[in-house]
Amino acid sequence: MTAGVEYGLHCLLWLASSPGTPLSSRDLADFQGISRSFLAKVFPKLEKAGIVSASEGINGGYLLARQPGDITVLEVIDAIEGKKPLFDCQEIRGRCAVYRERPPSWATKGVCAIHAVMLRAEKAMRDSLASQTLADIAGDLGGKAPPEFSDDVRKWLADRTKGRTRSGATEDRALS
Amino acid sequence: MTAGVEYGLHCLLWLASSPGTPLSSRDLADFQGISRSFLAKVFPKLEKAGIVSASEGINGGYLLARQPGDITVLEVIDAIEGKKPLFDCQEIRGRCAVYRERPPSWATKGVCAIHAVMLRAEKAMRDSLASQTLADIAGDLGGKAPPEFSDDVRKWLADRTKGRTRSGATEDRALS
DNA sequence: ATAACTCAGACAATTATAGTCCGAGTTATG
DNA sequence: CATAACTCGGACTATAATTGTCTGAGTTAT
Ligand code: FES
Ligand code: FES
Repeated sequence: MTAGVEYGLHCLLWLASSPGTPLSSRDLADFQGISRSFLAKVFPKLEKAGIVSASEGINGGYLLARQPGDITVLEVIDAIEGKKPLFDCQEIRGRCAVYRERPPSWATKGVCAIHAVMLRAEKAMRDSLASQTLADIAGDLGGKAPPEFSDDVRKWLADRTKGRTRSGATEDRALS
Repeated sequence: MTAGVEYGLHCLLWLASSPGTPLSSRDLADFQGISRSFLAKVFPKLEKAGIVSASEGINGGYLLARQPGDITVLEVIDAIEGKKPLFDCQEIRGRCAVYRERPPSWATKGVCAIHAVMLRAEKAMRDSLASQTLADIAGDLGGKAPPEFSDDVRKWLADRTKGRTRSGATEDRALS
């Protein structure tokens, strides 16, 4: 499982906690101390999948395209990783030396028993991931932070957007 | 999931179908048309895990160390891949810019909610894999092949060992 | 009109995987 | 008993994917 998934899911949770106001990928990256450019490569995939919607311009950013309860973790993973299978069978059963280069039909018919076991395991994993939505995760997480924290976050983001005038340069104050 | 798992599992099935007589990693590789050297790197891991036992010498090879019904697919995968987690959390929740480099204890306490979802999914997958043994797979697979096939395989292996004298060079007849 | 911001796709560096190679030790052969 | 071919075992190199960086086109408040 790639690291982009962790980045993407955490960002989506922050988006869920600030409905209505768009957050830019740059702010989200600085806010969490991760690479701006890399995150900027993750979000387009989420937009193509219809999970977030982008708005351009100086106060633009990303917004959740649906309700947090309608977005499953599985959707997010597939959007970022590209729905690649957990196990890619290379059909080695057809290369058996006994067949002399032309395997009989009964050998390659259907799915290999080993492959079938893997597919079942993959389905179990995907079912588990599909049963959890962003709202579920946010609920588990929200109980831990003290009430004042939510305000601190809003303040940080406000300070950030306040600098977006012609005079006050933003700089990279969050880095270094 | 790596390709070595597919090779290893298929080899173990062949081992299960010929109890008592050891099969060498070289023969197993040629028999299935895969790389000898690569397979020779997979089997030591299976031996360290106590799944197969090795015997040296000119007629040596590998033997199943336990009954096929006592070897789960999960064991084999862990032996070959090294029990690496499906998702390695990088604890990005602790890098939030609001904390200014020293995150409070309530933020990093316990397991991140996202990580927890992944762990649950991984457990579902592992449970599914642990419920299947080599005997189960062999049973599913054995019903497909016609009865004559089993004899053909034995014959192929016998021809192979027959050439192991000082006069009849083995050559790489199975390759090319 | 400007200037700073936004997204978006093309470009390297790193890491893990797949595959190859050669050496030490063992056993049937003659 | 000497040989020779086989066995396993770990160290080495090529390849593919992932991570991360860079530069360019377009949009919106000033
Ligand atoms: S041929 Fe691919 S798993 Fe059996
Ligand atoms: S910090 Fe790693 S998943 Fe949340």
